[in-house]
Amino acid sequence: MIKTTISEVHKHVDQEVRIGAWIANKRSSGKIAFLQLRDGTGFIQGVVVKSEVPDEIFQLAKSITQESSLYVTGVVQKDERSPLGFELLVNGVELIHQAVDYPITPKEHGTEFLMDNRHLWLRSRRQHAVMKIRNEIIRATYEYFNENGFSKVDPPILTGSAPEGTTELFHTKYFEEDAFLSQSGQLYMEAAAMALGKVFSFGPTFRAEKSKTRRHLIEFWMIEPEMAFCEFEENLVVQEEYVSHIVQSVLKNCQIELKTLGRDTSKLENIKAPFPRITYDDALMFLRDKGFTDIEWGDDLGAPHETAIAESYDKPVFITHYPTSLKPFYMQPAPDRDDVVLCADMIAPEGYGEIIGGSQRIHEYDLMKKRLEEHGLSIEAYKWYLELREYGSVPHSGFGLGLERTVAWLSGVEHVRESIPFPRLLNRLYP
RNA sequence: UCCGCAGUAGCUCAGUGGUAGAGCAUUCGGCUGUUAACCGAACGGUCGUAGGUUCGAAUCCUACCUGCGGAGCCA
Repeated sequence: MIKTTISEVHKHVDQEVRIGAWIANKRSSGKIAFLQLRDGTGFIQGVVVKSEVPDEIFQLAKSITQESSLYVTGVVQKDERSPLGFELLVNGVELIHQAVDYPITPKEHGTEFLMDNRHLWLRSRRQHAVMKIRNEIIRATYEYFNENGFSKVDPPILTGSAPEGTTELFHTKYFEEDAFLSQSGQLYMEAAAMALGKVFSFGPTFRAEKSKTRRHLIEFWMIEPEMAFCEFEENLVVQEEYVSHIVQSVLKNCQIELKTLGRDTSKLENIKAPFPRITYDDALMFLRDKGFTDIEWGDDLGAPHETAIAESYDKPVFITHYPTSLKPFYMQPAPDRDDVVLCADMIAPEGYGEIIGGSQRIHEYDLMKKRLEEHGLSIEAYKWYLELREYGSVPHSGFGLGLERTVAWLSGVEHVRESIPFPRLLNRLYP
């Protein structure tokens, strides 16, 4: 007897195998029963024919409830009617645990109910597919950065200083001192880049913003590369190559999941570097032509503006050179004018919004000190950050990619709450 | 924080002033290829909470609570 998993059944055609599984759904008639089996690696249909198994096995198959766990034995058969291409002709069923009144039925449910049952909702075909795509993006991220000379460095989650103002930071205590949960590891990654050259981080980020749109989570995961001796243009090339790599990896390795989700993959196939670039100035001209009269130079771009720009391209688009006043203190001014900075946001297609924010960082000591003062930030708290500009400072650049927005985009799900296992939302800290 | 929508069976919803309804889930019966299987039956209710109008309120009015969608802010 071969013990195997659903993802491996193609290696065992016409052999008898044993699989540990759960009942995702069941259909039966007087003389045949269909068990929709899942084991975490995939989904397969088990067929139980009354005339070919002992009566107690058929009765057990007929009476088994949704999400009960079992060991099932049977012969793997090729079948054109199956989405997987294979079925299991069942000859034995061993019940491990009978589930009673599983809450998520094979009908429609509302968001609140499904979120209350997130620990069970993850078992569904659709959520399983999204989590597999999330995993593939993480795998491809490590692959890309490891193959391109980056070292992974882990910045702290508990911090004493507040990088970009304190209002949206989660406040906590660090024994007798005040502390905050990290909203970005960037400043620490700049220090790491001066030690290791090219670095990236992957970790959780916390924003206490009262945002409740489909693009926002309170706790989300960010990938933050930082590169020494890297200027603005080189930074954009890394971004477009990295994003191309994860999109092509998902297309290659998640075909079943994309099909389960009904994702239109034709819109992902041409996501290959290079990506188009548009300056903030040109974006404003474009928006005026499109009939947006409510925006002037110096105003930030809102979600409708970003969507309008993204819709005119079939790839992600960089919006570059934003006004200095709209951006954080650490961004390098453009060489020819100091009212804009060397930054770029990458806007995903199909209305998924900004997935990357990045920039070249100020490396000159006097300018950095001046910017800290202009923003009313404590020189004492940022002493260590300033010292990076005091000892062998070099031009350097980096960016941050929001994992959940990227997962939502590639999966084609409407809301980022489905792209993380246990979302933390404005009014949800449970389960 | 602001604007809009919604809370009725375990779940998804109908009912807009006069006896509380359907589908799914569950239980029982039927059916040999089902794909949210199907057919028949049973079971299932403090109509979000509090107050008000009325002979009579799930339905009309007021307040509050909760959720959803969007804006702002951001990845």
